[in-house]
Amino acid sequence: MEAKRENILMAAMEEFSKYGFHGSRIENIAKRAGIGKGTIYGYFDSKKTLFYEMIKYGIEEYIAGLDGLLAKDESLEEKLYHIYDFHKSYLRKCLDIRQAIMSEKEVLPKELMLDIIEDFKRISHSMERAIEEAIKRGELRKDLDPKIASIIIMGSIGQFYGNKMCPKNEADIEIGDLIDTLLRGLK
Amino acid sequence: MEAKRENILMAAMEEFSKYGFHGSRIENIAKRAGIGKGTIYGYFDSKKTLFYEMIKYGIEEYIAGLDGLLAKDESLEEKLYHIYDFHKSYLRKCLDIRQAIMSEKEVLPKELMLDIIEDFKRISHSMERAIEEAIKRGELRKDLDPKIASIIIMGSIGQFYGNKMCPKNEADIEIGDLIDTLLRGLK
Amino acid sequence: MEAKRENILMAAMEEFSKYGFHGSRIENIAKRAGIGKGTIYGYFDSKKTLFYEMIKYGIEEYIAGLDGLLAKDESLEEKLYHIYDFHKSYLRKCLDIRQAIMSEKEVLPKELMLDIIEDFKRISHSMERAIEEAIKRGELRKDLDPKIASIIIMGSIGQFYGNKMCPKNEADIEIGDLIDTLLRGLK
Amino acid sequence: MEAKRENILMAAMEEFSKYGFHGSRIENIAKRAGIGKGTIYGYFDSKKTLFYEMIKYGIEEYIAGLDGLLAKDESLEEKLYHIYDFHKSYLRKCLDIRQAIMSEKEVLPKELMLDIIEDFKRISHSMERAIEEAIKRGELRKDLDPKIASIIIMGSIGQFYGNKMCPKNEADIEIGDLIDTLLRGLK
DNA sequence: GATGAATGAGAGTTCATTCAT
DNA sequence: GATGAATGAACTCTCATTCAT
Repeated sequence: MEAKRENILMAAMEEFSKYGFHGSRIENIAKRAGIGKGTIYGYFDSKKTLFYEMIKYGIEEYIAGLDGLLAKDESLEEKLYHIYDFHKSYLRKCLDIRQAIMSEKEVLPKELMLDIIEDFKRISHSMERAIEEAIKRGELRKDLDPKIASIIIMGSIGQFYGNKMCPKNEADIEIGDLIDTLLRGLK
Repeated sequence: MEAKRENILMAAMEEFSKYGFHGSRIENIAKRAGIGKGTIYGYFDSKKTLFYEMIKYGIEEYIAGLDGLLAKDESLEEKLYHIYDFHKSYLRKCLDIRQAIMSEKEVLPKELMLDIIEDFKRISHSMERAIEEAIKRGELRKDLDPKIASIIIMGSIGQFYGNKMCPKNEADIEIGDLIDTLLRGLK
Repeated sequence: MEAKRENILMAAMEEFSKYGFHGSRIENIAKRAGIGKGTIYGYFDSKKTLFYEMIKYGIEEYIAGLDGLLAKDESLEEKLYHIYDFHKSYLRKCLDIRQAIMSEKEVLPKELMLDIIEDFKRISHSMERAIEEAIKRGELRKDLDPKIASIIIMGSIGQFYGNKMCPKNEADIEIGDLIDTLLRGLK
Repeated sequence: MEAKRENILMAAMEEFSKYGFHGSRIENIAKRAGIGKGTIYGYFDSKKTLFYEMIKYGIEEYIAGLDGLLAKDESLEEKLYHIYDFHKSYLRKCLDIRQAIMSEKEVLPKELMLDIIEDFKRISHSMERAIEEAIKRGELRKDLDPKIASIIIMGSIGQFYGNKMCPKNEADIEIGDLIDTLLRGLK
């Protein structure tokens, strides 16, 4: 059944994003999924396979969500608000798949790595296309490089929410002010 | 001897930042350090202890380097150039200690975690003070919030270099252009 | 299953009583029990835990056997014959749990130690009560101190069979003569 | 120097009789002896060798002490008093070498084992000869078997003091009464 | 001759994986 | 198909032994 597969993938996402690949235990994932340890092997060949598929699953979920937001008929400023929110709720669920990927690079086979890079590029491209449209609509200045803008936007998202270790730290910063500063620049 | 301790810490930094806590092997760290497995236990009580001390060591190194750059008598723009460079060389050496910390949060004891948060705050504060001075000197606009500016700068650094998975990806972007966009804004 | 736990305890008793705590190897215990090394950890938390439980198990077995013999409706002289025999067969199986306990005192936690002392007292008391009854029945002299008698009896048992190092040594001594001497005294 | 050798043997006796062969650490023995770890290897080839020589040393000390007591011109009853005292002080110093031997039998090579058995026989013989003389002097009854008497005496000593785990246990028993019971018998 | 830093074989323990039920 | 008891490879850590000082 497909539902059970997804159930396991969700459980894996929680566990892996919390403890990393080597720190996670198949038994715990099974417990999170409410099934027996051995059952997982009926759906996935090995711990590694499960890790790969969980990453693909997580990224696809993220891309789908992001594309949905970018496709809306809103100004870029409004979209950014929603993207920040979306990112936050995503972190809440699985901390950060990027962490899992980055810190376990050595576990991933080259082939999958290329897949993932392709996925990240898709995210970047979605964002870049949204920026291009915003330029055309006159929301952003004409001589802006969409790639650079994308880096700054995605980077500030990560920095803003990534420091989840010290939650109180940035509590007094409004997302609106952050977006405003991005748009107006530092100078 | 202190030099031998540092030698082990360097080796640990390489290994841990590559494989994470659970994925690293004491024996490999020993090999990197060119010593026997047991010798490590003459300098550190356990794998965990070594991990903690390596993190403290790595952060202190990073802070020292960053503070050195920020203290120079240069414009913020020039400083940012150097900081980007510094960050790049740092990544090259140990990939990213933040990765190690973030992805192994569960391994770290609360006390050390608070230490580390304090260290990260120190980094933020250093950056914020540099921004404040730049505002005073008229390099940045008067109504800029230093905290927000710091987030955007640090975030874009991480995003720009962090994606080391796909090195070719951003090859055609100049740091200068990135900094320029940060300063001028997207709008 | 409980049978499997007992199987492991028996194997542990053989190994521990032969090599002591530190000299015993979990892998050997597993081999004696005809199971895999890891299986033991499904039934016992650690080598120490296994050691503790094996001691409790062994003592309880010994007490049960001794009490059974003492409860029989026989003269003390007959009982002593049977006790000597019982002790011998016990030694044959596990050499001597007392050895394991005595020689690894430092391994045992205080709490368990008190438990064990209590068990040994129970053994002494059983013996003393049997002696008291023998006094009442007129088998032993009225002014005999049961505690002292118990020490002499238990001590001669240990001395007689404990010297298992040199089996031929005492081969020419009959248990009957030993018991007779105990009863009649040296003078 | 011979004094240093003896110093190490004494330290080894304390450590080995407390922790057994496998539980003892060369480093601790060195600390007890107030010397460096490596120094021990200037006097003994290995841990095992040290163990063997410590046992020989301890037994010889015991035999010498016992023979001294038995050679005195006293009644057997008086001698027994002194032997019990001697045994007690011996236990205080090194707990019990017999424990160390018994519980680490597997560590000892056959050749040494035969040596030790010979030593124990010498102890028994000394005791037996003392008993024979007592018989001749009319202190003990003529039809007494010295071997059996020796077992009972040595056994009650071990039982009386061996239970050092529960020191209060036998506190209310006088050695005099024990010896008296040995002499007069239980009946 | 004395030392203790360094070594690595070998111990206890964990956990991905299998398979009888 | 689902399970979890059993397994053993591979890990961390200890400690007898060596050897440069």
